[in-house]
Amino acid sequence: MDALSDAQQKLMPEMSELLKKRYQILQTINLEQPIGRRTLSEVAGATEREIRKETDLLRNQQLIEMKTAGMTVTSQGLEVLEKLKVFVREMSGLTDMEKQLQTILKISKVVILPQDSDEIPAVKTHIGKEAARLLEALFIRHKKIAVTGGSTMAAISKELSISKPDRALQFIAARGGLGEDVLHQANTIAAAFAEKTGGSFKTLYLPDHLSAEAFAMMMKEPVIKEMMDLYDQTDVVVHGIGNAEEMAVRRHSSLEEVEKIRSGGAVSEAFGYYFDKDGKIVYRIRTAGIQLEQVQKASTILAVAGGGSKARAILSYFKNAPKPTVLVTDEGAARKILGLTKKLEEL
Amino acid sequence: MDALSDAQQKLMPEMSELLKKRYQILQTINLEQPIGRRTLSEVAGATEREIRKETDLLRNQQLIEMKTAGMTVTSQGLEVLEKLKVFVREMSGLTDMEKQLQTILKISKVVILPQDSDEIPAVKTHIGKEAARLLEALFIRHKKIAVTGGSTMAAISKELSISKPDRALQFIAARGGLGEDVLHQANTIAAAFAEKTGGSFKTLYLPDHLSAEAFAMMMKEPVIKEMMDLYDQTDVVVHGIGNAEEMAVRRHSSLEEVEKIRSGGAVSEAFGYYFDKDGKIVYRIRTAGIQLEQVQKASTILAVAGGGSKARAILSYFKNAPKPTVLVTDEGAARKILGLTKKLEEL
DNA sequence: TTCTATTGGGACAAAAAACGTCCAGCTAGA
DNA sequence: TCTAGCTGGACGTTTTTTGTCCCAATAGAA
Repeated sequence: MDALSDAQQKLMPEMSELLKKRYQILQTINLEQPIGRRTLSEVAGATEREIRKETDLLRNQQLIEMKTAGMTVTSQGLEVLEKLKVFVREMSGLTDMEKQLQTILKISKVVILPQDSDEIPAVKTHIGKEAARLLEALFIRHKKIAVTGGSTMAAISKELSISKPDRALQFIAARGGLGEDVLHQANTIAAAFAEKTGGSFKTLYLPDHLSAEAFAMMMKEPVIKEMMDLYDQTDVVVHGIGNAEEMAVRRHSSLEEVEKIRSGGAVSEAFGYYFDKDGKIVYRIRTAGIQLEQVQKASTILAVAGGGSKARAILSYFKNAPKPTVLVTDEGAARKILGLTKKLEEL
Repeated sequence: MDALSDAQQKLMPEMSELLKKRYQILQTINLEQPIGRRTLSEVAGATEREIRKETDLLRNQQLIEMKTAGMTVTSQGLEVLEKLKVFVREMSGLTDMEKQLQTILKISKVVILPQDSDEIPAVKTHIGKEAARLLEALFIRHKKIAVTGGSTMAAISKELSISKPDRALQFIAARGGLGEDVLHQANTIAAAFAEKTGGSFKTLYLPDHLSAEAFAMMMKEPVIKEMMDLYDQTDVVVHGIGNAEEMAVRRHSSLEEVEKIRSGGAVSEAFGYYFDKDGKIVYRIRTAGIQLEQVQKASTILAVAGGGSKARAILSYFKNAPKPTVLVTDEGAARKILGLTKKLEEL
């Protein structure tokens, strides 16, 4: 923050919030366009009246256009969005928080997006877009990419948009069906990534909850074995981080599993591994899929998770996460993580 | 104006006015401190409520302090004032206008201060302060300074504040008593300048409206002659510009004089000379005092006049003003001058 | 083509904020 | 000691903002 805007804020303290709010609205319109007043008010977490007031202003400023199909951002609007990007980040203190989190979580990079995806659904799209941009930059040097499932991963796939298709890209489903919603399964996500980028994908289909013998047998199957080899060659891993209990429920885990997860004090989940508050592995779903050791061998790992509700899980997972991990998260999660660590320090 | 603030203004159009308003209030407090709510509202041209709202905010921001004696600017406030100075000027388009006026009036420099002194009394103080600063810079190289009378000149004297007294400075009253209010006579002003700077002053006392013979006789008197010689050695001239008719009335001019002034189409007045709209001399008060030729010989001339009502007079005087003149004026006058010249061009 | 979901704009009462305008009590300086 | 000028509090009135409908138009699906 330069001296000028510092002085500006002294003289106009209301400016800060106002600017952030309008910027966020403009950005959301940009991502969801064409979008109407009502839909926007839901997705941006504001009342219809407020959205209306602000969009009327944005239109007067010729930053957006209103057609019968909905509101769209003009070229001028895009320009403003671009010019103020860094400024809004600085002003919200996001740059500062990124540095702090980087130190606390002991990883190479942290990217924080404004607001809280728990409160404002559109923030998920922002996270997806940012992760997509980061991932696209990796495509140049890395071609073998393992992906997990989850709604966050789905958000990334929606935002991928590569300039020219790259047939060399290979997306590998990091896990088999884990009882999740089909749309959010790793297999589906891998396919989506491939479709968006022009690459190919490899899926892993294995029924859940196999007996030990059946599992051992399957592992000898060539189709499955091939996947295991691919995991060894993985350059990049893209994954979400879940809340342990939430994931257990979503996966319709057996009572036995749930008991293990609960008694072990699991907090977070990633690639089918459950971690406690100190990052120790409490339980792992016995199924084929990428192994933690294989993840650690990857040159870059992209962890994506946002929302205040994910704060504990993120903190837990990163106790023992690989150094070359890049975390993409949001302000809600970031603030809570900082709050939690501060509390711990005080004790 | 850089791209960032440009984008900021696109997103927050109300910012511009708000910032200007608060800046002006803060600046006025700075100049008139300690000052109370009511006095400030009068001098700044705003309602008491509005002033109260803004000053409450400024206090919360710790830019001003409120004591029983009145409001004062804190060191933080001063800092803000300093940091935003250039920015507010740019934003109001004053820098642009200065360049335009410089070309139109064909002089070396123009300084425009925000707002209109006709509407807001405090602006006169701003003009005075700015002129004082410019004048002080000249003191280093120039020691013989001729000054005229008028309320604007009085405002300058109030704002003079030199770091260390300079006994070498000599202030010369450019004219004798011209029937004006004693406080605003050139003699009084010269004395005030001298007092503030530690210099000396020379006054010229001559009754108004002398007969031709008496006048000739007086000019031979040593005291008077000495003044005439001083005018020849003058380095710097500081003067105001008046509206012709207004000045004639204020000086209780004779009917004969008024007739000459009116029939000649006089618009402006300076050093006792009356000029028509083309800058031609229409009439001059026959009295001792600095001659136009002597003014033209000075190395720097500081002309000070503000307020929309002075626009025509300024335009008139500068038709034939010396090149090395620096004009200090306000936004009100500047805008009107630009408006008038635009109208003329269209015809 | 028709139907349906969604759009921007209009409208309006209720709630909230801003405003104009006093007064009381205090304090610094004449 | 007195007075002018200051701040802070108060309050009815006006203005603005807010929440919440409805409506005609339209785009896109069927």
